[in-house]
Amino acid sequence: MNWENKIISEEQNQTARFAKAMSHPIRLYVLDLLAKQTCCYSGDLSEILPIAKSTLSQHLKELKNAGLIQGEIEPPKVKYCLNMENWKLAQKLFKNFLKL
Amino acid sequence: MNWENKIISEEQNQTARFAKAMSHPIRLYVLDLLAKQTCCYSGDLSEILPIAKSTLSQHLKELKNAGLIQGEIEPPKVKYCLNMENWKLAQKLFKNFLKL
DNA sequence: AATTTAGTTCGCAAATTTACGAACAATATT
DNA sequence: AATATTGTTCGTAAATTTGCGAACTAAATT
Repeated sequence: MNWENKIISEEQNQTARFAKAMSHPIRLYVLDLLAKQTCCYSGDLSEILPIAKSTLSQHLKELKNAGLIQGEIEPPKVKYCLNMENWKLAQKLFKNFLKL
Repeated sequence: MNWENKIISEEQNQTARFAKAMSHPIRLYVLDLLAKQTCCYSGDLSEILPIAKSTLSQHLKELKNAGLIQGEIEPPKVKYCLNMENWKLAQKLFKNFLKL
């Protein structure tokens, strides 16, 4: 998954990567929440969402790997926020893609 | 994948479904093309894209299942276009989600 | 030093995705 | 009727995703 065969542009590959990060309801929910309020703790999410905390942790890791969120350690908790730089990039890419 | 547990809204589920359809570079490329020009033939895509035509056919099927495109049979070819109703819905959902 | 708290990582199973070539279907042409 | 064209479906393999509980880590508290 990452055609550098010139047919699919790097912009399209990046858009697809972001879309993939958004393609699971749990992850979309987390992003949606972080876009509304500034930050949240992993524990807050764990209480609300009907999944094991190990599963949640994996989803958060994927969002981090996609560059859409970042976690700040506040022992013993972890505070998650959007990675604003990449969130703005995602806004730009989807705006272009969807012709908004 | 489809939490009707009231925590994740139907809107969020739908947004995630669209995101999933967009989450593969090949599918994103097809959508991008159809958003730029009105329609295209399966064969045109097959010539351009570096994948087997059976694989392309599967991707097109997924886009159809997600409701984002529709295929019109013009024997012996198939002409694909965006499903404008759902494309507009996707625009709306992503606009809301990304706060554009 | 033992315990508690908050999260992550590991190991595993089940399901889904991605990809291909071969076989098939439907229409158009010879 | 045989052939060619265009796509889809089938069968299969490999990789990835999703999810869980158990085990682990790190810091704070007792």
